[in-house]
Amino acid sequence: MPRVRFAPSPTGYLHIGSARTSIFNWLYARKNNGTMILRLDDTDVERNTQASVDSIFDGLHWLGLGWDEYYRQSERLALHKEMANRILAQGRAYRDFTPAQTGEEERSESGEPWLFHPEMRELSSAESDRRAAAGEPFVLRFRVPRGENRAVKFKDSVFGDQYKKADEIEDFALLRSNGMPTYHMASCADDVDLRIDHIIRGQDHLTNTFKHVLIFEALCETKPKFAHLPLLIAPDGAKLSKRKHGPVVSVTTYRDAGFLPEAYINFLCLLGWSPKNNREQMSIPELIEAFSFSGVNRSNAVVNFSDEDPIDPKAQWLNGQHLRSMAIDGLLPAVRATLEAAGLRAEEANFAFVVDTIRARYTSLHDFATKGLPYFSDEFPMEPAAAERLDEPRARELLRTLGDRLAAATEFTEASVETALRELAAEAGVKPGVLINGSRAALTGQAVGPSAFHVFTAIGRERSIARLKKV
RNA sequence: GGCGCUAUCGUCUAGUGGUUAGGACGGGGCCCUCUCAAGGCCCAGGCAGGAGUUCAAUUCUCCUUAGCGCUACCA
Repeated sequence: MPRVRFAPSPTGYLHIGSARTSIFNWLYARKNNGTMILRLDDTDVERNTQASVDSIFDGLHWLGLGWDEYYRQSERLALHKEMANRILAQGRAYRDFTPAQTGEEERSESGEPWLFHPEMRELSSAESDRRAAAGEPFVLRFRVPRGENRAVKFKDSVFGDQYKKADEIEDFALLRSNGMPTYHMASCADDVDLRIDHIIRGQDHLTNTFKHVLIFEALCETKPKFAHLPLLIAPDGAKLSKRKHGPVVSVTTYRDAGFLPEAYINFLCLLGWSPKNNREQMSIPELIEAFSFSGVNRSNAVVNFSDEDPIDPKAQWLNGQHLRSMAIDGLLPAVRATLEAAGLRAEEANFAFVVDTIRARYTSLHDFATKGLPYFSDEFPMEPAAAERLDEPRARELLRTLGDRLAAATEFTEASVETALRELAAEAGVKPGVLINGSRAALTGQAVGPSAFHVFTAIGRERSIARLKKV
């Protein structure tokens, strides 16, 4: 039973990269009958916001990514400290009483990387204890084992064998001088305590992992496996950021653009992962079935948006694919919600038929309320192109006649309407196309749309007749 | 600056020591057709650069370049 976690920091809204990390964790858990854990890494009290927490929950709910266990790091600080002190007791950490650096760091500019404060690393435990007891503030640092051939290594499920000389790893902080755990400490302590066995996260943590391996080795026998995901970047090659790229990085952008959660998930999965069989459109169950780390790419993927269009064209296409091919019953609630949000109401009697009739040409849920307006409301605009259809010679006159004939007939089916229309066209000596296209224009105000006879049945007998007579 | 990761059409990607380098989106065209979509077919478009290994490199090695990440008492 694998245990995985999605551990966002609530310092901004749920963004596209986090969403994808969450999806991959979720897919892995579902595929392997594992446990999905949601853990809020909220140790940075200054930057945490409730709005961000809400955004994360909203996003995950929308995507339908459930979790089996839920934790907040801020409620587990005692555990983090306890584990940090355990490392200190082992002698694998030491107190560094050097005052916190202020202003610009000089170390990183000097060429040689900073590793540790020698006098602090060598401080005797008696002296260290004495100063700590006296109340002198300190940061607790990991005593990275040094020496000629010391190295830290781990195998990444995506990036393969990773190796780093211990002498290139600085004595990183475990506990800050205010007693709060650092990210590294809190994260590893929780991963140990929650028995996480596969850490799936962004590639930005790949080099941090050496530090984490050190902590895990101090804290437990078997360290977890790691899988780092390539990052999502902007078309300009820069990493996605709210400041630079605006709201496109938020999952709400796609939700608000009328995306189906499954389509968005499908899209995100294709960024940095491939089933390797040319499959593109996939349902959630198919994604679960196909998911594997061997399909994960190692290079960053560009989310293809622009100033004019915040939505990746391929995502839009995928949304259309899902819209037109998913089970109609699964689509109906989403369409209903979209219509209600637009102040429209669906005729329940033939709702499924209407949606099924028009969905093939839509790529967003919003299209049902905009392009689909004539199907759900009697008030809709007459587009210029449609008006031209009505301006064809004799079109209006014959359409009104058609309305009369349909009103007189008892039957109203696709076939009966077609028969009536073609008979009328033949009698009048006009091409059927005039009445066919004219009907569509009269019934929907649009020059384009589904087959005219489908439109008749979708709009319904009474409304169709009324719209023809009004022409 | 140091360390690391990465590099195939505009974008997402498949792929191999010998392939016409495959698919998808987007773009262009054709077919279908009552319109528009959908669908089918076709076209343009790519192995970052340089060495080396090899009979043969897009593929293996090295270098360069570029991008990204890490280099905090942020996460």
